[in-house]
Amino acid sequence: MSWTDERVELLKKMWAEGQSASQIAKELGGVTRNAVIGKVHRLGLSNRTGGAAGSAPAAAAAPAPAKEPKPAKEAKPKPAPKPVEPEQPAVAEEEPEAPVAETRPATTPARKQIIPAGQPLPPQPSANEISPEALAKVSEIEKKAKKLTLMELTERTCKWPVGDPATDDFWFCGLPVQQGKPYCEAHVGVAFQPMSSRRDRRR
DNA sequence: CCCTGATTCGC
DNA sequence: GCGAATCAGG
Repeated sequence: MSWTDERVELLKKMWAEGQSASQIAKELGGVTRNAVIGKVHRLGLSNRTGGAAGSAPAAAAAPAPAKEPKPAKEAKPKPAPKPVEPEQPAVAEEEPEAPVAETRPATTPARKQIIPAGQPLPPQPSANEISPEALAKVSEIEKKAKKLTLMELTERTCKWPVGDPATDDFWFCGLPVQQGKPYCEAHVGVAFQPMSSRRDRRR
């Protein structure tokens, strides 16, 4: 595979979107993440701001930490993220604080959810309103679940509980987790719902 | 061990 | 220019 115009475009796009090199490589096909990274560098669009969790700051590649405006990730109909980067002299500056209006700090306390003590396990979706497909998927994979015990769970095993903890017939899914998630793909599907139709929460 | 990106260097 | 191998952090 070669870096055709289109492929490069897709690369740029995905990279701009914050996709990881491996994801991009997978999407493109025929290339490894190394190839993608290499290309990214050659294109001169390395350091992405934010997003990149697993970066290598120690590499000291850029002694000049140029402050670049972080592109807000928005679903814009306009796919024209002109990478116009007026290279500014890296000057250590302080961010102008918003005077009056209260600004949302980047550190957003996303989790306000309270989990009942003594029961760190996610609630079993009983007759919930979950897409039938997702549920079907679940019962599907539960057949080939590894049925692990609590002690057998690792970072990469799906921690979705199955059965009644009070009975003998209880185990954890144990399939490979989706990266960053505590569950396998199927269970992630039912665990993280996009917020189904909420009844009017009026008392 | 899984992932991430960065860099090197032979091709 | 390319990308596998390697490096280095999380």
